[in-house]
Formats: sequence, structure tokens, C-alpha cells
Amino acid sequence: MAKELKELTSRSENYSQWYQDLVIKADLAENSAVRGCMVIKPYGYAIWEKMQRILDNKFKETGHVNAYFPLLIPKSFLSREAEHVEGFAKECAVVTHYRLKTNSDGSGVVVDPEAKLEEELIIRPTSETIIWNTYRNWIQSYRDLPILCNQWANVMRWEMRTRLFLRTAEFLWQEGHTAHATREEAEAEARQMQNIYADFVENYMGVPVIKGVKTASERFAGALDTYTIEAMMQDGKALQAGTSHFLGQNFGKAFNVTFVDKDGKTDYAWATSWGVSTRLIGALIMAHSDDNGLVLPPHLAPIQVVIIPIYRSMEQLDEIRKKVNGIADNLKKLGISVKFDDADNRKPGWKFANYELKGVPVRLAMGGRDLENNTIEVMRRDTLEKETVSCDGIETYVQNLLEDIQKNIFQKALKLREERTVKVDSYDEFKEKIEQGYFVLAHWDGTPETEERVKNETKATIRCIPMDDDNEPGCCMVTGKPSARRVLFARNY
RNA sequence: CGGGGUGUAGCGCAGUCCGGUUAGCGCACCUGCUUUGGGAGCAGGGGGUCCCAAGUUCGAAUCUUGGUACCCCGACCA
Repeated sequence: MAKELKELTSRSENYSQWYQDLVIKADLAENSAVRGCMVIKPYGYAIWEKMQRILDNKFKETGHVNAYFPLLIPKSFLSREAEHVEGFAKECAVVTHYRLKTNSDGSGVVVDPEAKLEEELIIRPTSETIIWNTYRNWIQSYRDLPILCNQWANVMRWEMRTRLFLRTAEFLWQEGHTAHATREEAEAEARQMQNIYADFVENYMGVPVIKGVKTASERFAGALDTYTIEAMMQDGKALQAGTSHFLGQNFGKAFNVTFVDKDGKTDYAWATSWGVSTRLIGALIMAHSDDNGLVLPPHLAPIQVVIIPIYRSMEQLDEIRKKVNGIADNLKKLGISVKFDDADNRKPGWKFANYELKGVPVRLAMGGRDLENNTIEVMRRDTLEKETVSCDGIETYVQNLLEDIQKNIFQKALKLREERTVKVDSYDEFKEKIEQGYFVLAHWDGTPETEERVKNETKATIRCIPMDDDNEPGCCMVTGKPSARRVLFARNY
């Protein structure tokens, strides 16, 4: 194995370190000079752009529109909704001044004490408050509803500990904020968005998810219900991949957003909010990668097919180029993104390893032997299997292969999750399985006290109350009190 | 904010305990030739405020004090 990959694998006893190295070696992101923030590099950003495009289409298909709201939020806004304050008050960046001045000794700039703000501004950790403050002016009648807005933005949360993509101080996301005339409509919206996220994560990212509802203590600050999708990473830990909140009338009341209904009665607007972030890229990496590097599902890979020439002379390269250009054009006509890497300054072996590190799903290689035989070598990244096939019909072959890889990546992740999900009835067995990195379905008495105790004793939290048909009642594994159904416990990122 | 660790070339590190030539190694980079079906070989070359500041000393990457940045483990979180 190559040197750089040996370095990579030699550290895989620490999954966290392995992940960090992978992100950096695959050229996705790096730490910036700013505490807890990250630089998303072009290759990493290309994945994000592809995610954005797909999600944005799904939002628009369901009637949503994009808008943009300010980065800075007056501090007082965050005090309006009592529970919301509790959840976010502590970890926000605060703007206190609006001007700098040259230091008296000329050695640089200092904050001008004269320029202190009357009211501090908060860099948005999420935008419910400023958006609902704006919605007040947009809504008078039921005819103004629903408002179905989404914004693509950055937000900032002053996290104690950060990790590239999974938890950074600043991150990119989309946040949808909708206003409705009825409770039913808002609840339906929140569930619809959960389904859209689940569809995206499973069918594009190739990561199976468990749909569920958060318990009261894991709920978003200010929400009545938080719908979540939970994914399993390769080390058995859970990652919350997206959330959709039913906010009731909490923000309507806090920001006095009222409307007049058909009968002339005044009521507060009903709200939802939902979001996914660049954390999804982290999920993608942790769910599929192996020791050779990333494994990107074809539906999200910025480059789906890379073609590498193997040649001894420039004349031979020209022959290969002629032949390959035809194949590349045909692939592009099928909507497949292709890169022909004929750079002369790297050897084929280097390119092979490099594109594996970057997770390109399919690699085609053509050399002198192939020219003679009208063949081409095909390698699939998910299984690393190689075969030599005829150039005739190669385009359809590749097209089918990409779909096959997409399915296989999902199936592999699904199989892992199924193997590592267990039903457990005793607390002792629970502790054992959690320690081994399992998703554990167990009965719980429904109290925050029990939830807290389990968390303190095992570091496992209730990831969600799954929304499936398994409604068999039982007894809480800790207290023995009655339980309506099993809930999903796991350690999480 | 508590506990631990690390700052030496673009990256990864040795040297620090026990002060002493011109600060070293691997990768990367540049030049040349040979190579090209799995991270090429040889030869030559460039690149350093040894995190910052003060102190001790004839002499500091190395010792002392203070500061600072980053990483890991907790608490918090998407």
C-alpha cells in the first residue's frame, strides 16, 4: 500500500483522527486561522453545491421559495421566546462595537470605545427570531398564508469543541421557515420536510436513516415537536442528519404575528422550521469511506467517471486521446460528469491512488493493450473490483454501473446498520451493546429522569422515538415502569 | 471552563531531559536524464524570525518566568 495511505490507516484505531486525516488528505476542508471555523476547499464545496442543487429543487417542487434575512440579530429578539433563550443564549458570538480606530502609538487598530452599540447584536445561531419579526409585517389575513420561505446561509455557534464538517463554529446550511393558518397544516409541513430529507439522504447520499421524533429533552429550543433523521456511521455512532421542527404558535406569540381567518377571528400563525447543514458532508464521509479514502455515491460525486491514459510516447497518448474523447463525449451526453486526466506530470499509479482518495465512483484506464484490443479497464470504487471490457457499448455499461454502485453503497450501509441494531430488555445487556457501538431499541418509561440517568451512566442518548409500526408495549429496562413502545438509543456525534 | 499534549521549512517529525560546530530527516517543491498497466529511479538544488516576550549565560531550539496558538479527552451542541 502507498505511503500516504499507510499513514492514514495506521491511525484508524482512533476513528476521529482517521476522519480528520481523510478530510484533509482528500482535499475537502481544513481548519482556518479563525477559531473553530473551517475552510471548505473546492472539491469539498463541489459536493456541497451538488447537495444544494438537489435539495433546492425538492424545496421548489413542494412550493417553497428562497429569501435572505440579516446575519445580525438584536439581542432582545433572543429574549422573546423563553425556551428559545434557554437553548441558544450561551453560545453565541456578540457584536458590541461598530468601529475601529488607529492605535495611539500607531501600532495597528483597536476597538473604538466611543463606538459601543446601544444594544448588542448577535451573529445568528439560527434565524427564527429575526424571520418571525419580519413575518409580522407580511401577514395580516389567512390569504397571506402559508409563507413557505427557505434561506441558504451561514450561521455561527460558539462551540467548545469543533470538528471539520461535523461541528464547526461557522457552518453553511439551509433553514426553512414557514408560517401557516392551522396547526394541521404546519404539522404536515414539518413531516413533509422530514420525508424530503430522508429521501435525499437515502437516495442521493446512500445513507439509510431512521425517521423519528425527539424526546422533550432532545427537542429544539422552542419546538413542540422535533422530527429527526438519524444515521449510523461506520463506528456505530449515530449522527443526526437533519431536523424539522413543529414550532406551534410559540414564535407567532413571541413576535405577535397574527392573522384574521375566514370567520373574522384573529389567531396567531403556526410555524415550522427545518434545516440541513454542511454536516451532511461529514455524514457522507463517515458513512462510506474506507482506508483508501472517500467513497462517494455517484448521485453526489462531483466527478463520476475519471479516465486515465497509460502511454509510452506522446504519439500513443494522441491515439488514446482520440479514442477516449469519443467515449467521454458520449458519457457526457448521458449526463455523466467525466474527467479525462491526461496530465503528463503524474504517473498512472499516482492518479489511480489519488482519485480513489477523492472517492470518484468509476475509473476507466486505457493503455496500449486496450488500443489493440478495443477494450478499456473499468474499476468501481465501492468494491475496488477491476475488469477489462469492450469499448463497444461502454457508455451504457458505465451508466448502469453508476446506478449499481449507488445501490450497493446504500445496501452496504443498510446491512451494517441492521447488523448493529439490537432489541434489548435488560439494562445490563443495554450497557454491553452500547459499549460495542450498537443502535439499541429498548423500552423507556418516558421520563426525562430515566433518560438523563442512562445518559450519565452510558453516554447513550435517545436518538429518537422511531416513526415505524413497531408499537409493542413493554416495561422500561431501567425502572420497570410501563412503556408504550421501544425507542432508539445510541452514542452520537 | 476542567484534565492532558504539542508549537522546529508547505506538510509530517527528530533534536530539548544533560545549553556548545554552519539545526537535521522524510514527503512535497525546482533542474536534468531515464521512466509510465498501482503512489518511479538517480544526480543536483532552493527553502528556517526553532510560537511570542523577558530573563539566566561567554553562548539558548534546549534552562527560568510570563504570554499565546492549536490538538486530544470531558461538559455543551447540528
